[in-house]
Amino acid sequence: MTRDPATAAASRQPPTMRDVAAHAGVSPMTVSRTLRDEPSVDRVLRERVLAAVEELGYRRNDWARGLRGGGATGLLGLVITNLGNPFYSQLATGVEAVAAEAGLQLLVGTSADDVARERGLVAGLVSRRVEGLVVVPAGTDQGHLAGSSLHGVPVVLATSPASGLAADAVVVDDFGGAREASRRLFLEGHRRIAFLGLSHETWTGQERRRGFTAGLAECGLEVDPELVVTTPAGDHDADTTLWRLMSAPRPPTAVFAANHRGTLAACRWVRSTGERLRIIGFDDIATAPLFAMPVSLVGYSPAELGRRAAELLLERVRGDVDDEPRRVVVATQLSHHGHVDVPA
Amino acid sequence: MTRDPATAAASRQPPTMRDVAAHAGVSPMTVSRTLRDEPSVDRVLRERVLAAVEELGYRRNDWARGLRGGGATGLLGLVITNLGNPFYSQLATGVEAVAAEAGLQLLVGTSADDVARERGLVAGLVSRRVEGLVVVPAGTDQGHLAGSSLHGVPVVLATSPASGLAADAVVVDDFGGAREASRRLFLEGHRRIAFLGLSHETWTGQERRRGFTAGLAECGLEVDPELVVTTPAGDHDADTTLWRLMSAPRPPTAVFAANHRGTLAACRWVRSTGERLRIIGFDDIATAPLFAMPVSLVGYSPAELGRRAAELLLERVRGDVDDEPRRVVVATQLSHHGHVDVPA
DNA sequence: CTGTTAGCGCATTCAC
DNA sequence: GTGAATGCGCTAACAG
Repeated sequence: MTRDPATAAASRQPPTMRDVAAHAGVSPMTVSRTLRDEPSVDRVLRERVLAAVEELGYRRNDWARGLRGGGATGLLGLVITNLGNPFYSQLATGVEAVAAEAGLQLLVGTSADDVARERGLVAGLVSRRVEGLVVVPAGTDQGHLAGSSLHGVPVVLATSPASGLAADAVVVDDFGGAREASRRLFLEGHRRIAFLGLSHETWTGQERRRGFTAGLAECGLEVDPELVVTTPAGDHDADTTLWRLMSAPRPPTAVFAANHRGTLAACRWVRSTGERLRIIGFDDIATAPLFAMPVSLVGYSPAELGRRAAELLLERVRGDVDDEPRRVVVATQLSHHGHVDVPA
Repeated sequence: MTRDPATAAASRQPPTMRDVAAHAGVSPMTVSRTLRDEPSVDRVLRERVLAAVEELGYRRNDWARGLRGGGATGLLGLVITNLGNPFYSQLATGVEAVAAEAGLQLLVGTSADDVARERGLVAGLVSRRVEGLVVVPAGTDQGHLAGSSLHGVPVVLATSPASGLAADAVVVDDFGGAREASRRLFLEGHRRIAFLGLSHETWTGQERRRGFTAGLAECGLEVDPELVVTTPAGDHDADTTLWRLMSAPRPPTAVFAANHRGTLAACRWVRSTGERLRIIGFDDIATAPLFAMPVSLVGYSPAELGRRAAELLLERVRGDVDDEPRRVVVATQLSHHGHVDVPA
């Protein structure tokens, strides 16, 4: 390996096909064909080209390639609210797995639940010519994803259906899961059952509340409005909310938490007071079997959510499906941890 | 084939600057300047251009832009072993945050701990002209990241230092954290202390074992080789290993688990047998305060790991740092959950 | 089987 | 202040 300054300075710029061609004593086209495994290249030249590629450490520039070849970038965009949240990161895993299998790379951005940031991310991804987009929407309306701004880039929504926009969506059976949970609590004998929701009402949150109410209605129980509370964003605030709920004149004997944050707050309350409170929560918690208190959980597979979304997206990218928006619903299952009362 | 505006509007192909220019009655250069906020553009033309952009829903093609403009792709690559693992996804969050702040997009790929896949991913990312690379390495040797194959694309390793390669690295204080844990167990009075490691010995695993041994050596205690065991990949296998360990003639009274998987296996053993066993584990577990048994954990911030890695990388990308490889060590802190014996 | 020409969408350079 | 050439790295389409 020569290491003289001139060579080092020159190699700061990656080599081009022309460099390889010159090195191998052929035309750039022969290099191009060789690298694309066209069978029509002579064995001898082919070897010379590959040797030159090896020696220069050449890597074909995929962007220049796509520019000429019709714009295929091999890119899929994923816009997610928060990668640090295990549910979303597992969803990302599912998307990535399907993308990788199709030979596509994932371009990821996080919106931090901010619609403005989401809009900016989507614009950036479109500028980078992604071939499709999986979006876990931040707000309740996705109108900004419609219109010509996407220029035909297909979009699939995850965790929430399209609102103000005709697009495919993959959602959890939020209604059904919550309904099953509240029915279960009734069958166990509970009559004062609280609902622990989120202050920032998402589509998901609304569905879970609807399911909760419907489940009890089927059992002939009307929900006491005082038992329907929402918890602000912070963990500490959730604890305060729970404390207030349980200090009421007629506290609930059971609580259904609409998401994993609420479930943990309820568990902390039980932990710190030692009181009895039956808890069912939406979202799986991997370590629940180790908890000091019994808990039941409405679980689902976030990775499957991601996989299904990516699959729908790939069908759109390939164009082998008609325009009608589709919806996929991922099932939930109720699991029990610790000793749980058996319904009579 | 030339594109006249009418055809462009009807076609699925996104509009180009030429289309916008024609629509606004100016030259493509004026569009280019306007979109780059050059002040030298007349207000009137500027407005006309922006109107045309709006009307056509035009998005500048970032790849063509980079191709002409010196190759700046605005891309950072992240190769991670498994996005579904909360530690790595939080690490990804840290990288993404720093990248986003610098106006860069993240291209993510998962290696599934497979060196061959890692090599392929890196090659693909280099072909896509990422400006830098954060890699959570799969194997113990990263020789394949060296050589001219990267062509000057800077790399920063996370969770493990560079081996067979001169690159920056950000690591956890694995040695120090494990050392503190084993000393703590000794001070609490334990003399038969087990080490629960991983079968697939990573650099991280070795450091934690070294720290464990060193901590006890400082206390004058030699480690009984029978108490040093490794757990295979699966959760079920880990449980088997633990059961065997605890069924030995002289079982340990305390165990140090080298990672979160081992910690949970130990907790499950306590849960299912009801026996006493003092547990300290490496890696934080968010729900540990809710566990039925006391646990101490050696924690650190994966997000900070990611942030620091991205920061080092950006300095390299900007070239404002010399060649010498740097190493950043992220501190650990020991936390206690549930009732834990106080050292005499 | 191989090389030449032209152009993907944009920005640098230099005229006007 | 604006526009016309020219080329970034690569590859269809067409020669040879």
